[in-house]
Amino acid sequence: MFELITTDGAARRGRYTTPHGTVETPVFMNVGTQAAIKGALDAFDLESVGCQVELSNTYHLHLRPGEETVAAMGGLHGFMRWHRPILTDSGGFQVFSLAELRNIREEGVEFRSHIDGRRIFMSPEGSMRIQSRLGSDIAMAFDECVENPSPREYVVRSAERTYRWLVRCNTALADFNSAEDAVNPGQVLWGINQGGAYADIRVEHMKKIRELDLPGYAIGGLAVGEPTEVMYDILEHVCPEAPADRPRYLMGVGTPSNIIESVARGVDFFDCVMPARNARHAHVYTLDGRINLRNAAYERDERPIDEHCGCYTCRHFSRAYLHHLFKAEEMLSMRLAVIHNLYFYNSLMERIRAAIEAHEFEAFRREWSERLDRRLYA
RNA sequence: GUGGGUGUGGCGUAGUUGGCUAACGCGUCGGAUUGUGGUUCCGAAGACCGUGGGUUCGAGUCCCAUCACCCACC
Repeated sequence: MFELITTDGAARRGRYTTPHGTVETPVFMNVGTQAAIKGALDAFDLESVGCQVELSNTYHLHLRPGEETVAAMGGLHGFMRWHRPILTDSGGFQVFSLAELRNIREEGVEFRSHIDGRRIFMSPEGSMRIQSRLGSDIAMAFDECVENPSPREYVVRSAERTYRWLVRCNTALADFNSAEDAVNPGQVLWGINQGGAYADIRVEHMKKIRELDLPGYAIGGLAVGEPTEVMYDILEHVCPEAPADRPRYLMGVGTPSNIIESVARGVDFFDCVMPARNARHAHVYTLDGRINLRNAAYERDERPIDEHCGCYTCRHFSRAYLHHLFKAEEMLSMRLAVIHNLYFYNSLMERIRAAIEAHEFEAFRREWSERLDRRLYA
């Protein structure tokens, strides 16, 4: 399923195969929480933006329209007309970030819907059932994401429970895959490493979950408030403990330099709302840093967002036009900015892959890491 | 021409019987956002209160004049 093409230091250039095609790694997955990319992009836009994997969300789609509706419409692939790989997040993170009044038990988590406030119970089996009906190619384990910082004792107990939940997820998905009406029988489960900001807990946790011999391993619960150095330090401890022949997915990360630095430590998959959310707020990326299109400096700027960018937006429109669209609050502003930022991220990954293949990743990292996160004025 | 009303940052307003660095919304400018909050959060600049006098220890608040705009009536 995962083929390691070449390595350059700890950085890896690989290829991952799913029932809906292969993925060249390192890769950035484009987030479409509710089976749509916020900012008015559809599946065909995703193609034009260079997306390889689309990511949707169990929690949101369970609440609306409901997994049985999606299953009846041919699963996520048929529903949203995206015929390439899809990964679904388990809902674990949303339970802890969006929902209020949650009550965590061994069996699962009880919480209230952020839409209508009704009580919902989510268990490992429940999350797997939903993801099975959604028919994604990669289902994520239902885990507990602890906030940082958290007391060591709590993190230990939480990580143990997340392990037990992972075992239950694994059993449940096997059952759902063998069912006659399975939407995507080739769907696989990826495990998630937890352990807060404690490197030793994380290492022990990774050693345990790798015994399950899953086709992929994620590192969750990072970039949730801890200093960036702590995140890098944890990656340096955890990645060597993950099986070398399986992809590693750093959940929810991050900025361009976060991604480059994490690739340098052995990560293969990423996802992040940042490029899309920033785009909606007029923050767009260039090879020299990030700019805010709302700034008055761009009122009569004839240049595209990035002169070296080949995206639809940069090929057709000026910063001045986008500046106007944002000030006028036209929804086109978001669409054009999101198209650019996603294209930017996807082509950044392409550059990373090329650098690893050429065994020039260290030079690439030195040149780009800080530069891309920098804010650019005028 | 007569009577009445209103004039406070770019816009719309609040400012108690005159009392401390003139408040608020929008807008402007800038910043946040990491397994998605498109309607979120934070910060900043900006008014000598139409103009000129007067009363008072003290005036956006009271008095006089004047200008502008609005309404009604000849």
